[in-house]
Amino acid sequence: MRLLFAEDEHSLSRAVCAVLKKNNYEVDPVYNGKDALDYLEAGEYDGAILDIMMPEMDGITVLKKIREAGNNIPVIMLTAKAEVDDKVYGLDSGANDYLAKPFDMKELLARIRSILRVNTAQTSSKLKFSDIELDQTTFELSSGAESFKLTNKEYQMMEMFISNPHRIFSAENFLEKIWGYESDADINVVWVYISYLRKKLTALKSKVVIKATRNVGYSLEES
Amino acid sequence: MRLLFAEDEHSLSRAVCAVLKKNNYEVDPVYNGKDALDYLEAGEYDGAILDIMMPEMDGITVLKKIREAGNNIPVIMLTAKAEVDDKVYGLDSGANDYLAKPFDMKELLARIRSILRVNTAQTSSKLKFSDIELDQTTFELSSGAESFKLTNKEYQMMEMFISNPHRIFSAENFLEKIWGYESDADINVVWVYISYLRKKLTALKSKVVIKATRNVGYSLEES
DNA sequence: ATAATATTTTAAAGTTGAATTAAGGTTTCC
DNA sequence: GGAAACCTTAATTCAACTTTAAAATATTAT
Repeated sequence: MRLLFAEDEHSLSRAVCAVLKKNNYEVDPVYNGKDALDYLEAGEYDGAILDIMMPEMDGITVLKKIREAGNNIPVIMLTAKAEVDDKVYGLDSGANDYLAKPFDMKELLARIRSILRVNTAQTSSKLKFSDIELDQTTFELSSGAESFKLTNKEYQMMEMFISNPHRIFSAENFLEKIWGYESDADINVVWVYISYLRKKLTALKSKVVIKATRNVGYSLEES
Repeated sequence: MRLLFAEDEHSLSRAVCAVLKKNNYEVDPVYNGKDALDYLEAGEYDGAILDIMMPEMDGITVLKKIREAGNNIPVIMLTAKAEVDDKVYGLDSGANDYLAKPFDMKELLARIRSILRVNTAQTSSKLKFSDIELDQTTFELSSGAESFKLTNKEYQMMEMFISNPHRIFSAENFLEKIWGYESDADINVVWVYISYLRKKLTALKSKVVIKATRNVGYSLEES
């Protein structure tokens, strides 16, 4: 884990950096806001600790600029002023946490652990096979650049296929699972949806095809 | 955004809940640790505020239990004790932030915004998609020069949409998250709010549209 | 307190497109 | 050649959605 630590008081900076390094973080110290901005724009950091009162450029301005540039790195702000409105200002500028000086080193460490932990909890929930992807939250079927939004029945069928590629599903399998055990829908409706999905796969220029095996069923294959 | 607020002092709880509701959060108050755990395990919350000193079960134990169960919901701990070691203990148990009582309501609000923001990998206090912006502090939806202030329900729906563009939410999703698990509101009320939001998007001359996918739900798309 | 205003919910009439049906075409295999 | 199985397109349908307006609540101003 790589951190940037921007603090103009050299003695404090040296002490904090030493503790952070002892706790297995890679730390780059900078001593003014301008440098902090340059480093953050250039480098690959997992988190930053910014003092608010700094020469050249204050911490809040640094924070605002990197957020405007679309950088979502977690940031802890430090300030000597313990007034509430200052805190609010920092947090609303896009800081993830705030710490008043003088702070306890144990608390800073705990907060760093906290913001880094939260930041790494992302899940995409996409089912993939060959050159296609099925997004379970947007119901989009995509291949390369293009994508289609699927209807309910199209999505459910494709989800069964892509969750079990190569497996052969009979038309009756689909009817039972998607239309339900007691639906009296004609088997033809499955054929119709197979047709719709094939049309979309073709439009996506995908290598993936739905293969029919006579008297058995359908399976998802790579052509 | 749906919050759980666990605090055994009823008068404090009532006051905080009122302010939170005024700020467009849905809040469920509980008055002991056991209830907090039950609600968090069952319900759909975006964040929780837990007092440490509570009857039945203390806040740290509640926090530990939900973290053990794999729940990553952002949590702010409250405590009357302002000692640093207590703070560290709370944060290391998996809390995202910590606040000492008595606290300033403005600061609590800022911290709630902060932890919710981090959790959704969003960082500015404005959520953006395509040519629209949703200000999380003023509840204004804007596109270019014009803007509208959204009502509570409108805002919460738009917040869900804009935090997850392209994602399809069913009408039931909205009902559960915004109206609450045990509300007996008709599904039609969601349809009505979809209509209101569309009217405002149109008035803003935005490219953004709310797309309906029959039998599935609604998603925010660029036209 | 009471009125004025804003917001939420209910109700009801209008519309639309995903699901289904229908029907004619194609392939496979005996 | 014929029959069964499968494919495709297009028309139809009706539950799902849309919108408006009015009634019920909640909030704010006087």
